[in-house]
Amino acid sequence: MTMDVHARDLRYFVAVAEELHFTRAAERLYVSQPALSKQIRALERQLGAELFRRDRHGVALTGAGEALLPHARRVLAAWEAGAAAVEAAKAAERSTLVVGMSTSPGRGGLLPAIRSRFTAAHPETTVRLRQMSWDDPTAGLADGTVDVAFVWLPLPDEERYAWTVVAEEPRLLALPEAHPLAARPEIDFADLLDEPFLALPKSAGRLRDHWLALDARPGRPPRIGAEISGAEETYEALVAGLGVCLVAEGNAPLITRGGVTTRRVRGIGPSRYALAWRSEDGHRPLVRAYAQACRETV
Amino acid sequence: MTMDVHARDLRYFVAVAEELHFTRAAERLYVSQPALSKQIRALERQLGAELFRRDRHGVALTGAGEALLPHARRVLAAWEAGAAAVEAAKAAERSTLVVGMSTSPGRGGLLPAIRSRFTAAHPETTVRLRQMSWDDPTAGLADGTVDVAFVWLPLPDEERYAWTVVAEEPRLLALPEAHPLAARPEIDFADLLDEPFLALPKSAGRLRDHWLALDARPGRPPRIGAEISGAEETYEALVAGLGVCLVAEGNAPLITRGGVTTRRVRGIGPSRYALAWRSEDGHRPLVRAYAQACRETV
DNA sequence: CTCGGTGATAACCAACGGCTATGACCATGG
DNA sequence: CCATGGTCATAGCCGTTGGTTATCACCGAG
Repeated sequence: MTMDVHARDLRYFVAVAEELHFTRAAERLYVSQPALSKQIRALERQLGAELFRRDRHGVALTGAGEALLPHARRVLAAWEAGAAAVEAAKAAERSTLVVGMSTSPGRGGLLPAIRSRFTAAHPETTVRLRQMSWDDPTAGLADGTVDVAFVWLPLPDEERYAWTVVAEEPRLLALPEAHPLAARPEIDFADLLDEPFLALPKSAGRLRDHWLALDARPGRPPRIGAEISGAEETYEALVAGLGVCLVAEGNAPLITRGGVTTRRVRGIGPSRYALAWRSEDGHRPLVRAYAQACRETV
Repeated sequence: MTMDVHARDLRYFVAVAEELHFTRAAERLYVSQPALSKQIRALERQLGAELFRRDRHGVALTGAGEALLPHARRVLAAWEAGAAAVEAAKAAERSTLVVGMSTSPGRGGLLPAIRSRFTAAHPETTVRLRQMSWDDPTAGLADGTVDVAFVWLPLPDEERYAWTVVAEEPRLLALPEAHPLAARPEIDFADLLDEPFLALPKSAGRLRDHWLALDARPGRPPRIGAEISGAEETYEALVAGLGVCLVAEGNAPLITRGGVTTRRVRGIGPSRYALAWRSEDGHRPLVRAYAQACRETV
C-alpha cells in the first residue's frame, strides 16, 4: 500500500523549498503559480502532512517538509542517474555493431579483413561477433539480436532485408567415406533422390528447401535422415550414417574430417553467401560502412 | 530538459524485469496486462530506448533495461525512505506539544508543576516551550506555531479559541521611581488620562486596548509614549521616562528593578490570564490533557 | 485608502492511466 | 492438421489528473 509519487511533484517541492516563494518557484519551473500550488497541495494531501506553512510572513518548511527535502533530492538525483545510465546504454548501443553468423564465415580471413577495414573508418565503434543457431536462417536479423549477418540466400521475407553477395559457391555433397557413392569422383544429383538427407530445422523455411535442393527433385519429397542445427552435429550425423547433405564449398573444411568427405554434384546450381541487414537499417552509418567494407574486401 | 518519471512506472518496470513476464507481473501489481504493457511502452518511448525485448522465446531485458534496473530500484528505495521520513515527522509532531507564551508565566513554578503533572499522564510526549513576540496576542495560536498558549484575555476572534483561566490579577501601574506620582501609595486612574502610556504593537488589537484601559477613558484617546514588544524593552522605556504602563501583578517582578516601581490603581478592573487553544483542537488528547493538568495545578 | 504582490480558488480542457474486449502469434496436443 | 491455451499488443471507452487563464482575499507599503 506504498504511495507512488511523480518526480515532477518532488521537483516542484524542492523548488518551493529552495525559493520559499510560490510565484518565484513557479516561474523558475515554467508553470503557472496556481498549477504549482495545486500540485504541492496534492502532494501534501497524498502524504497526509503539511509540507509548508503559509502565513503573512511568507512560506516556511514544516517539520515534515524539512524531513522530506533531503530524500526528495536523493530521489531526483537517483532518477537523473538512471536516465543518464539509459542514455549511456543507448550511446553504447549506437556505437556497437553486432555481426551475426550461423557458422564461421571462414573463407580465408574474410572476417578479420572486413573488421580492420571497417575499424579504420570507425575507430570508435566496437564490433561484436555473435554465433546464431541454425534454426534462424537470418542469423539474428529477424529478432533484432544482430545488426548485420552473414547468411545463405534465399532469406525468408525477402522484402524485409537487403544484402550484398559475398561468394557464389558450388554445393558439394558431404557423405561418409564408407558410403558406396564416395567411390565416384563426381555424383549425379538424380542418384541421390532416394538417399536420406540431413535437413535444417523446419523453422529455417526456404533455406531448408534450398539445402535439400528441393527444386531439383521432380515432385517426390526428400527422405529426411535427421535434423541438424550445428556443424558438430552435422559431422556426427554424417559419421553415424544418418544421411548425406549438401554443403557449400567454403564450408566443406568444417566437416571434412576423419570419416567424412565431399564430392562434386552434377545437376544443381550454386549457393550464394551474403552479408545482409534489415531494410529499415539501410540508412544507419555503421551498417552502410560495414557493408561497404565487406564489398571492398571481397 | 530532464524528463520526469512517475514512481509507478518504475515499479512496473522493476516488476516486469523481475518476472520477465507481463501477465504475471500485471497480476502481481494488481493491474490489467494491457495497462502494464501500455505503461512500459510509454516509459520506453519517454526514454527513447527499448527496455525489453519481446519475442517468441519470451521477455528479456535489453542493454538499456539492464542499465536502468539498479537505478530504478534506488529511486524507489529513496522514495520509500522519504515517505517513511515524513511518516516519522508526523508521528513526532503528534507526540510533541508546543506551548506558547509571551512572557514567562512565572507565578511560582506554575509551568514546571503543569509539566510534571502532564508528563505523568503522557510520558511519551515531549513538551516544547516557545516564547512568542508581543505583537501576536495569541502567542502563536493564530498561525499554528503553537498548540496551546498562555495568553492575556481578551483574545481576538474569540470564537476561534477556547481557554481556561489561570489567574485573575489586578493591574498595577509601572512607573519610574522618579515620577511625581510614585510618591503616592495608590493612584486614581483618572489622574493618568493625560499621562503618556507605553502600548503594545497595533497588531495586538483588543489586547492593546485592554492594557491601555481604553474602557476606563471617557472618549479621550490615550497618549502613546512608545510601543513595546518585550519585557526588557518595557523596562528600558520606563527608565527612559517615555511613559508609564499597566502591568499584571504577576508580571510586576519582571520589570520592577532599579529605578522602576509599581503602584495599585483605583478605577480599573483586573486582568485574566488563561491557557488557550484553538477550538478545532479541543478534541486532541494532548491538548485536553495539558489543559486538564493546568486546571488541576491552579 | 488605494495599490502591488502574495497564495488560493474556480472553471475549463487536453492528456493520461486505467478498464474490457479483441487480435495476432506461437507452441502444444489431440 | 486443426483446435486450444497462452503470450503480448491494440482499440475504444471513461474518470481523473495536471495544466491553463481569470479572479478572489489578504496584507504591507506608499
